[in-house]
Amino acid sequence: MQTLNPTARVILGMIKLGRNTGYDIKSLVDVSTRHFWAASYGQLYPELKRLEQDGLITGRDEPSGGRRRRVYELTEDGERALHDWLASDEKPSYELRDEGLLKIFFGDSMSADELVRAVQANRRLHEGVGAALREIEPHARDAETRFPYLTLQAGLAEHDHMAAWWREVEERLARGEDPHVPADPKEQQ
Amino acid sequence: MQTLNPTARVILGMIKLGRNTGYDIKSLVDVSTRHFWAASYGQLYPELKRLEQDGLITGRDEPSGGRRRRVYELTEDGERALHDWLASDEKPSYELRDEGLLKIFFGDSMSADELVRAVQANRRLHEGVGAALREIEPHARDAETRFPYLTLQAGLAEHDHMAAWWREVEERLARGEDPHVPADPKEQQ
DNA sequence: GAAGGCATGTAAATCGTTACATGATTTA
DNA sequence: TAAATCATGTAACGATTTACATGCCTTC
Repeated sequence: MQTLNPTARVILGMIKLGRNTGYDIKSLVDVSTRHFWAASYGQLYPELKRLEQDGLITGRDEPSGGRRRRVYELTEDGERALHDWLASDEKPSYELRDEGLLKIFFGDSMSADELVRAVQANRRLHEGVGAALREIEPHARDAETRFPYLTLQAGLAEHDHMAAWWREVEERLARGEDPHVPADPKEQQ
Repeated sequence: MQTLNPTARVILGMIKLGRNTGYDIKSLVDVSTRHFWAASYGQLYPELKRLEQDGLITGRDEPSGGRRRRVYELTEDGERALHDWLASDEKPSYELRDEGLLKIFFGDSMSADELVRAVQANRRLHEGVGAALREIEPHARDAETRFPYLTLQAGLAEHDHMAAWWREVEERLARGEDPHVPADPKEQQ
């Protein structure tokens, strides 16, 4: 059994959660995993076809009204593939591409003013993600599933923390202090 | 002026910092920006050629011993392009792909045991990044530039915080409690 | 009747990793 | 003399985004 490609992983999981059309999967991704796992139609639809060809899902046309619609469900092989992935002990992949941080890395080439703005942009970015998560929070809390809510809290913890961290750098900079933040207060004894 | 592609952004900045060969740039990336901005030879060398063709950098062959070596520097246009990017007010891009979090998202389909292991994997991932950063920490602290050190501290703050967060989830799970972590103690009043 | 949501898809371009290929110099 | 490090590159593949194209249904 081939290892599932990245898009296949979300798809199988989302179908298991009852999201059974490409559109439906995309809609849920956009309000739930987007901040740590995005997906576009350009990936989703071709991958749904491939998964069907490989026998991990089956689809049937089920128009609702005159609107065409293809509804998928997991096959036994699909269930197994999903479970094997979830239970696998392979070190899970983790990739971050943070342009704001890269700018700060090159901060020695910036003026004081430019720097402050770059720091502000980082603070705002994390505040923005936090605010977006807080908006979907009540909705996620009331779902029948429990773990999507946990990942939302993980996102909240991360982005709130980083927003606060950058806010502190911003303040030190504003006071003309060295931006080198000492270790996190919680970490110090 | 075309906007710089992602790889061009690191390259120009790194050349500005005095890293003047493809190999040299890659070496620094691997011990400094890798945890938030990676780059491979497969991107670097072709992009160096493109940047030279576009007149943002100039290269000259400067063998050291019998070893061939192409040394680059920024042109005026390159300086300007770098600076324009650094000073631009465009919202910086931020992308995360976290497989471990995705597994947790589907945690309702896992057994208690599988779940604990997935949570542990997340904790370990962040601990691992933290440990790697701590190893390069003394080296980064003593550099003549100040801001690379700040990005290292940002990474430390983030990964230490997330390691602690997952550790707490792990403990709650071990005690058979609901994994839903309440708001961060610092955030509560 | 217009706007917004439901629904599916493709093409092109871009971006990125991995594996391969090569060879010199330095250090243990 | 073997291993590590310096050094440059390409080809194939895989992953992802963006823009385009289409059309029905529901609600205002």
